[in-house]
Amino acid sequence: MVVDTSLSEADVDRLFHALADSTRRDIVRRSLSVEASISELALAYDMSFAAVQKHVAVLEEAGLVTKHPRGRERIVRGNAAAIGTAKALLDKYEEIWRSRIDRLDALLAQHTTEDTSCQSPQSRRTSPRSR
Amino acid sequence: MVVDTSLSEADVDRLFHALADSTRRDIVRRSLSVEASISELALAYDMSFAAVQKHVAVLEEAGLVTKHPRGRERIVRGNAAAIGTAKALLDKYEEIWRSRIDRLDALLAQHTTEDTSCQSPQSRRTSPRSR
DNA sequence: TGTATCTACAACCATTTGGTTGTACGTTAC
DNA sequence: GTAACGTACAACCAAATGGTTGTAGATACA
Repeated sequence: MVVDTSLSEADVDRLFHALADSTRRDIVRRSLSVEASISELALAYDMSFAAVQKHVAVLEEAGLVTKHPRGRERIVRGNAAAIGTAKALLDKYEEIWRSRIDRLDALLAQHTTEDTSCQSPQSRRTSPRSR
Repeated sequence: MVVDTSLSEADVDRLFHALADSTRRDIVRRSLSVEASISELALAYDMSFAAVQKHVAVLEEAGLVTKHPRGRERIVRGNAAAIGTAKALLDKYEEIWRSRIDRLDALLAQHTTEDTSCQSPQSRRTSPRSR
């Protein structure tokens, strides 16, 4: 699944920062499962309503949650797409790692070739994955 | 791929917090690609050596990077496993989202059944995925 | 209408964060 | 041996973070 990752560095900062708090992660979990008002969410935590309200605001800024007015309430709904975005970002890092391994393998293959026979420019195309 | 996610909430805090800074993310990228000493890394950023040193320490605490002494240098190496751990955590959130959709589908199917015929306790087992 | 509920937001406070400079210490190189 | 290099770490500072209380505006309900 390709996710359009047109995020500024500041956006990514906000995304991971929002995830870097256990209360906020729990709010994400809950609101991904069952949408709830802020006051309903606040009942679950040992802190003031205003504190929970701030956490929801941080999550909303990061795109991990959306708020929808319903009467006097604000219904909080988790946004799975933002989770996908975060995963896509991490995929890029794993890709960097994998290409590094490939480069190392290619280098190793080249050296091995140089040791056994001599310069044969076509080295192994499919480098075996190492550890 | 199943990743053993035996992390405390504080560990997860550290992991995502470490990722919530563009300088640190860049250090992760670099060190996943090419291992480098701290002073080599420091050349790339418009801040003091000590500041980069602190960023590396934060990354090391989070497990995103390891340090290895080589002479007077400390070689920084990115840890792809930690990236995988973070992705596995996010997968759990997506799983919550998916099971919520399944529940909604099941509920909808049940209501539809009740509307068309009358009480038939065995509702559809395989709920169709919606949107 | 009046009251209770839900939310928004400001002001405040303690702690953490992200940066700095300075000093000390082990290692490398001349 | 001495000078230069790479690192560790402490002390300091401004800004951000995570919490609080208090006040005020909408909305629901008796």
